[in-house]
Amino acid sequence: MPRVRISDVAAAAGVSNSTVSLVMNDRDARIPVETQERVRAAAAATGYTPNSVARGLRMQTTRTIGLVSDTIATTPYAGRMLAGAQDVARQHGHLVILVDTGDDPEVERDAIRALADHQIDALIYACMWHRVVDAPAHLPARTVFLDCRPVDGGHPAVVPDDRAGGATAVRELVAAGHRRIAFVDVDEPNPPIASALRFAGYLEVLREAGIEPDPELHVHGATTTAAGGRSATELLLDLPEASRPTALFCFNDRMAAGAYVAARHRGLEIPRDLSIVGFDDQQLVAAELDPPLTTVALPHYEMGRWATEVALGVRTPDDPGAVHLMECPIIRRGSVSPPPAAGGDPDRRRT
Amino acid sequence: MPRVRISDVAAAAGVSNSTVSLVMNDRDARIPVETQERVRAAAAATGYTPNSVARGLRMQTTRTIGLVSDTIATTPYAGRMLAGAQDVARQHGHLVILVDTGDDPEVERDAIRALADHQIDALIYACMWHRVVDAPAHLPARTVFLDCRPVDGGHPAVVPDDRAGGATAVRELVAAGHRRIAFVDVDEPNPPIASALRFAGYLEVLREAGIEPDPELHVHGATTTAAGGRSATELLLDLPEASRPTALFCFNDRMAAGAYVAARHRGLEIPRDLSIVGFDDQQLVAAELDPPLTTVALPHYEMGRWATEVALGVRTPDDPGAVHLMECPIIRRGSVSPPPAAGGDPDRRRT
DNA sequence: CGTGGTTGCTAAAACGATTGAGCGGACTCA
DNA sequence: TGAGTCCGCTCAATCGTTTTAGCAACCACG
Repeated sequence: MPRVRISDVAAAAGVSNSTVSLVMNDRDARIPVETQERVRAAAAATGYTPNSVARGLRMQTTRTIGLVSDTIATTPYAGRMLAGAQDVARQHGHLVILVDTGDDPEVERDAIRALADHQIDALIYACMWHRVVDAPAHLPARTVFLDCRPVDGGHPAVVPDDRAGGATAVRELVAAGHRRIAFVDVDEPNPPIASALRFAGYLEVLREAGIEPDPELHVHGATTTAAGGRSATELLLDLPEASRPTALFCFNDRMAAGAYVAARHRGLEIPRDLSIVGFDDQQLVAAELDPPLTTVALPHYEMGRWATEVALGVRTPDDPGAVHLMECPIIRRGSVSPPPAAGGDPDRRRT
Repeated sequence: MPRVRISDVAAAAGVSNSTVSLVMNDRDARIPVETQERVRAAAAATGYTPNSVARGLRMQTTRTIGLVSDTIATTPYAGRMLAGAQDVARQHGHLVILVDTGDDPEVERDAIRALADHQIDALIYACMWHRVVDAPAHLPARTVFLDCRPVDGGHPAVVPDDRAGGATAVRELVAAGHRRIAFVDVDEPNPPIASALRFAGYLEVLREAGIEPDPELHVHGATTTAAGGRSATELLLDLPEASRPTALFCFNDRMAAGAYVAARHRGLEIPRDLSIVGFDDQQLVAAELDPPLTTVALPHYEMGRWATEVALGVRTPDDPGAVHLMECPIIRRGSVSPPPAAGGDPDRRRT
């Protein structure tokens, strides 16, 4: 059964194509209501909906946005960015064409070209984790960077405020009464940009609280995995009793999971003997840990929304040209309590 | 800078639009190489690529496929299905338009309509987890179901072979020497279809091994989470020593994670005191458990590929009309060993 | 009664590609 | 020499919309 075209509706209503188009798009107020109703009835009866391809050709806008990402869709990390983008797109009658490049520059180039050929109205260039990237060539004018920023600027971009997030995490620990707080960091050759930022937030709060940073408490795992977190935490627990930390701020939730393992092997109970806060709020790891992990959430959904709103032109960045920093809220679960010896505020237990 | 059109190339090469099109699409062998080269040079010089929208209108094919899903893209579960679909689509020069309906039937209806309006060449209807669904109305002829099957048939569908997967899991345990094997199941009001299937596989292997199924060893958690797995496992560990299981087959990896917690609280070491196999192979949980979890993988990537290949017509189902069952391979990590008392085959330790 | 304005609609030209039909010339062959 | 074939290309129609310009009829006004 072939699609019904505008001419079918026109025939059914006894008018011309033009009239049908005019009515369906509310374009010419001069058409009498009676005719309008006749046309609408015919459209409903035939089940007509305009062919978006033909319309796209004529109007030079396809109500379609492209989203190219390194591996966002195929890894469990950042799917919520997609959800945010989708929701906004749908609200504005747009469809999203998704291309996962698997970080292959050639695939990326082809994808951008193909998307341009398909006349997308805007492009979102997304990364799985906060990065600084070389903007690929031939980007459409309407391009927004999501969870990454182009090294040379030139396009709107949104990334998480990792520094402030790091500060939030450590502030939570300080508020619980901790003074010896370690930062469980990564030691990769190219550490994620978030590493330095979260560490900056850590230092900032220590200073704020009048705590002298102890270099011994800044440890590194080889990878951002549970294994990395575990080995780094073991370094900490090997320290003489007096200089051992009472709380850990872990670079991410996976490393925090490793810290749990290390602590458990020493017979330490969380949070009674050791408080831990993570970062990322990865449901599958943070919420399922025992006890559930207090962590700082990456605002993936909100970033996805923001990027899409500016891509569609329904939002203008406060400061176009600047990178938009999205706040990272803390998610309180059960891994923070006052330090063993110190008093702290009992109300903060298990918040 | 406006897009370069075919007429620009024609002008540059001193030929007509037709000739350019003919050359670019290798359609008319009669055009002399010399002219062909002139045209190609002009196309390269101007950076011409055909406008897909115009081509789509004329050719009635957009080289685009739609993928509607309940929540696949926004949850960490099944992103690999997307990867499989993407890879096949790209290999065949197609783009994928993704719509996540959030399980809202109205959104779903609108999405299918919008995709049809955009003249997608095929539609993939995907679910986050293995389900039997009522096929929505007005599906395009070229529709394939992914990780779900329409209750009334009528379209190709691919789902994991959960029964065989369950059998594989239990066979692994039997091979290690276990005889008292529990199934840690879910007890939700609408249990996932996979639950009954995996249980069927479990029973099948017990029968095969001449083991009498013990109803006491079929326990249920309230949810498919770690919490559910933990409470169900506690039931098992409360059993008198003699009737306690030496191995657990858990409905999924999250419940297996809960089983780890329950076991640890009793001072049981995995796999020495208790062997566990999970299901799903969720990287974030299975691989990061201590010890890493032996589990049966859901072949998400392969299913995504299969669905897309039949959607694009580059593969024909062996038995069109039948649901294609995709094999679930076992991923051996460290959570299976011979039972404490029994001997078993030492070679299978820590495989 | 001529002029100008409104009303209700339509014809036709885009948008940018693809493609079947066809044209003028050269060549072949009887 | 005339008919037929091939070569190398172009013309124009087509896909299904949107939209501008404008036609015909009618009315009002001076």
